[in-house]
Amino acid sequence: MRGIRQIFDDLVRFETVLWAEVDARLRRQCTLSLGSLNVMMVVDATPDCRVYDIARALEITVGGASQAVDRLESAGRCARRANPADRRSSLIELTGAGRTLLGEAVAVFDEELDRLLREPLGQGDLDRLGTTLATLRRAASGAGPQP
Amino acid sequence: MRGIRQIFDDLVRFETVLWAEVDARLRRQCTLSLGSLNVMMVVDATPDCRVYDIARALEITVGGASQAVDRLESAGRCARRANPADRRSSLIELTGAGRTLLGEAVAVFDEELDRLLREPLGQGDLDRLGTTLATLRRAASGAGPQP
DNA sequence: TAAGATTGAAATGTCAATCTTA
DNA sequence: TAAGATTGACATTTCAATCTTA
Repeated sequence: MRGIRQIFDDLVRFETVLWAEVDARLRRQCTLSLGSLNVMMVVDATPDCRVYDIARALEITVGGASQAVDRLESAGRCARRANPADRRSSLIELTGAGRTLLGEAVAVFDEELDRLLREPLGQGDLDRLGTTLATLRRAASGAGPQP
Repeated sequence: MRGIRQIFDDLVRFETVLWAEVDARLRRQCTLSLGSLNVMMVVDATPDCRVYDIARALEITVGGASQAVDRLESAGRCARRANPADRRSSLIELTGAGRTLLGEAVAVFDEELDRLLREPLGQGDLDRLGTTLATLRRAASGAGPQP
């Protein structure tokens, strides 16, 4: 009998190890943290990307997303430009150097995901995991905190 | 086609939301963070518990575990006592107040896990998720970082 | 030398207050 | 008023250096 606490534990601890290992390799090979890579992937995939869009995609606060963009901008990897449609916000874009770095980093990222997710499971179990996680995320994000 | 990046994203983001929601309810109802609860559960379950044992169980660094014990000890929820078998380390135990609080907190914890893990999935898919996560964790923790 | 632990500094997130514009 | 963003204070973690004991 696997208790539900054990499942929580394996979920959280595996996520910790997965994050730490991918992060360590990205820092060594690309001088880029996994947190920053995640932000860059959202910026790259979102047309007219605002700080708010990053916060929602990564399930972090708007304040945290603003600071993450600050760090990327200081490193010359993204830039804020004026939003012609709404002067309260900026549109965030990758710089040329940012796009180049992103290409290198996602290659490393995919290698690590293969090693730590696909190889231990195989494609069938991996697909079932994906379906299950999508269900869980939809339920948790949709319901919101219990009032 | 669910890509492997999407699976990583759902895993990390669901874990973020799960942690945040359980943490928020524990802070409101028990004046206890989820991080501290995890430490207390390890201390409670481990005979002759040392800082090193906490670090390994939670997949965090020894330094982080030491500071987490500091915080619990300051709150009067655990105590270090001398280790008669090895004077480099201490044995960590819950105080009476700590044990009482732990009992209240795990009840809330279990309710939240039911709400956020079992209810969206049902028992069958939950069990399959548990098996898959155990496989992933064993593979990742066993292999260690890629040299 | 190595193992266990502690500590201070840096990274990164949350929260709350505040500012600007819709 | 509300929405989007920024900022400063705080919490928690990692990393490296250091200390004590095996």
